[in-house]
Amino acid sequence: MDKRELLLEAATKLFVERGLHATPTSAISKEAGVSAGILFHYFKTKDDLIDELYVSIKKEYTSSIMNEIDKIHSDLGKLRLIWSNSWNWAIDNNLKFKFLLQLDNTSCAVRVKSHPEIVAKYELFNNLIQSYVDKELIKNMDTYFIMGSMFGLITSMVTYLTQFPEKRNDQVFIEQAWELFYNSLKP
Amino acid sequence: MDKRELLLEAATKLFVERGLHATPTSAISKEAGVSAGILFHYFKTKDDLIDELYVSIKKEYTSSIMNEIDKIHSDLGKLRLIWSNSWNWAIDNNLKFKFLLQLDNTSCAVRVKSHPEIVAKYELFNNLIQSYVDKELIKNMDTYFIMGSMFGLITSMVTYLTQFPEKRNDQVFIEQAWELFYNSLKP
DNA sequence: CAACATTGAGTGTTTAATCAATCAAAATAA
DNA sequence: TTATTTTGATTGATTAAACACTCAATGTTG
Repeated sequence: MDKRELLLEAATKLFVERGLHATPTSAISKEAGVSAGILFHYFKTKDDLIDELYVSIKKEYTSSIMNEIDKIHSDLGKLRLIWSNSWNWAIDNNLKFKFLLQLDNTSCAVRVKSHPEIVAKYELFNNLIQSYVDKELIKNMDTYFIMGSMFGLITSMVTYLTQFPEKRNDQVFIEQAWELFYNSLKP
Repeated sequence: MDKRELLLEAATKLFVERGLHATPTSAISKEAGVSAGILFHYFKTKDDLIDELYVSIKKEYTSSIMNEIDKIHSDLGKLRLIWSNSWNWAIDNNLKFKFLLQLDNTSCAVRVKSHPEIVAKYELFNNLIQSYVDKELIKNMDTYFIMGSMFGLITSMVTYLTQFPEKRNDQVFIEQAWELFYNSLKP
């Protein structure tokens, strides 16, 4: 199996469990079941590993958001799919999501935010929101504020569903949560 | 001046700027302008310092939320004050807020979440929300979900205002943001 | 003086990173 | 097909630096 991938997986797990400052590279390679040296074959430094891990997970997340969006034709349906795609990915990839949360308010995130592939995904999403604003489907406010509010609500939903996993299949709850989400956005 | 306090302030700054893993205790004492040894006079270990810092800031934040709440008598007015208290504190204490965000998804936060003073503040707030639910002022959903959504929106608002500080005095923006916030909560 | 605050050089350990040595497999040559 | 070379993956012992933490000595205060 790909040892680079094993290292990234092990790092995600340990970083979330113990924090960046409490996981030496030796622990990562041990958890991955590979030698200590190979980590520095694939990553120049520990910080490089952290940066690459952050970028790759962020890419994965931003990609998942627009999944199967073309299969749905109503504007509101698309918005709802984006909403559910977001929290579904976050729950199905809880370790990765927690890692993102932990690094999002960090200098690492700033260093990395300019990554072209991520910027592109962001722009795509931003344009969609703008088109919704133009159609008066959602509030006429700065799209950055709208996007931030959306992700704020999604993040809190993920935190909640992580604590109460049974609610994920509770249709009444999901409908109420969607209502809360969309009521905040509509004009 | 109190060196313990100087150490905590320096630690907050460096932890936010460089991350926990990239700030040695020596850097903290240097930034605080005190000797290296005194850190371990006030804190048993580096992890102890981190825990105590997290608790003290969390206390400060949760306290500020209810500031002057008794001066206002309408229920909706109280809710709005809680809302503005939250983001005002977060912006006025941006470093501290960022530190909270960075640790909130960490084992440290779990270790510390049971601190009685913080639990008490949480319960107080929880009860207020429940009374609002009972009065049908806000949605009839689990108060933990409601609280989470509130803080999700507040956090994203802080992030936005940090990036666009001029918006803080833009009355139109503030009203729209409040509307977004309250529309999400009302039944 | 007694008690506590403060210093900063010192200590033992942990750490990121290196590197010479092996190995596997693919590419090339006979 | 078989022998030879080349390439890159992989190891783990090693190293130099950084680190958390200690402590004997000194300062401060009541």
